[in-house]
Amino acid sequence: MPSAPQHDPAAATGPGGDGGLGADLGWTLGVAYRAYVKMAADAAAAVPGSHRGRQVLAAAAHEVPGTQRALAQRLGVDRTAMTYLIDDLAAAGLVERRPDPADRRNRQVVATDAGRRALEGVDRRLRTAEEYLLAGLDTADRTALRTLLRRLAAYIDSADPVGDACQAVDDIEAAESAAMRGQPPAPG
Amino acid sequence: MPSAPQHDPAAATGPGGDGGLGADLGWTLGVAYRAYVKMAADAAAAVPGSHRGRQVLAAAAHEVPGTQRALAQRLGVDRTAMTYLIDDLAAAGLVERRPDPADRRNRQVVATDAGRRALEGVDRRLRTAEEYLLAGLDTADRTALRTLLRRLAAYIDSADPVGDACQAVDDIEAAESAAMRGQPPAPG
DNA sequence: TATTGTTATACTCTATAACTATA
DNA sequence: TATAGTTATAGAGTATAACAATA
Repeated sequence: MPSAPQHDPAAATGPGGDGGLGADLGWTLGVAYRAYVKMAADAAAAVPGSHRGRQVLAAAAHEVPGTQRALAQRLGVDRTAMTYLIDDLAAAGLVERRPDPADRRNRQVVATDAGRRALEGVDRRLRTAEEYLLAGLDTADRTALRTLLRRLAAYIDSADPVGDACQAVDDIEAAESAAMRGQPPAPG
Repeated sequence: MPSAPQHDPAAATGPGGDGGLGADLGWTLGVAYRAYVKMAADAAAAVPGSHRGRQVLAAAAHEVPGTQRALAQRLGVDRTAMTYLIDDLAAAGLVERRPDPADRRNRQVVATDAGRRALEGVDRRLRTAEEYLLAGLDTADRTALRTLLRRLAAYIDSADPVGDACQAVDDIEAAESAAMRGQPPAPG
């Protein structure tokens, strides 16, 4: 668990430095994410389940198969939703469920040849579309952003700092609550 | 409209360079966004509407008031959802709807004093929580990521490159469809 | 008993359509 | 007629709970 990071002094008014949305991390992430999803849904129209179906297919094609539950967790969906996603991909002939010989409760999800071909086509579209999305940044900045996001996601995925953050928030609340008890509550 | 950006030669296997999810822009963005939302929902528990309520409140407090519809578009929600969000914020006494003297169809959403105080507390928690979320990056990288995301979001918000990206995808499809007509369709 | 995957169900969120008022 | 906002309704997406199979 990391020690409490120091605050950026420039972030005095709001989380982003000034109060507006333009520098708000949540807003910038949301804009980027929504734009990506919209664009990826278009590029992945050939695959059931939209951009999430493509991610499942990419995992089935390129990653060592684990449990459906682990994949669901990595993709941020419920395990029941993962079942439906894989159902649709399997019905389209893009992936197969194979029994895990080591633990027969598990189903390994692997891409079929048709799945790999479909993924190739979708990824070709996606690579082009991504560059359009990032066209406001020059080449170096595009690479830097991809690298930073990759590192951040790897950290979040492995260390789960959300729990730390929520704990820190709780600590603040406890501290403010204690300070509040020491002095009369503000009117209003 | 930007000219077609060149592709990164390293991105030969998948959108991210290798086929795995770890370098996939969609996956990294999704992980970061979901983690942020989860953490921000916790930090903004005092405000109705969770992290989106906070964004509306931040806009009401710090940005020049526009129409509800414009705000909804900036935040990526439907205008009807924006009505409900503002309803809840107003019921909690955090924002007020004021008639626009220039055009009486519009409602200007402005933060009340209580709203500004609540926002202050929430943003204090949020600043701390954000640093935990980004704790896997050093100070320079955290700043760089914030800057790049801010520039990217500003570009997406102003230039709307999603339309360009979808158009590019359509062009690829048209080209591949034409090529397909020139040769016999692949079996299977 | 605990866990994986599936199914059935309920719920939340979001989008669609219709309405009022202003322009 | 067109637009901003609201309301009512329907739909998609999601989570919850119960189940079977396996460990």
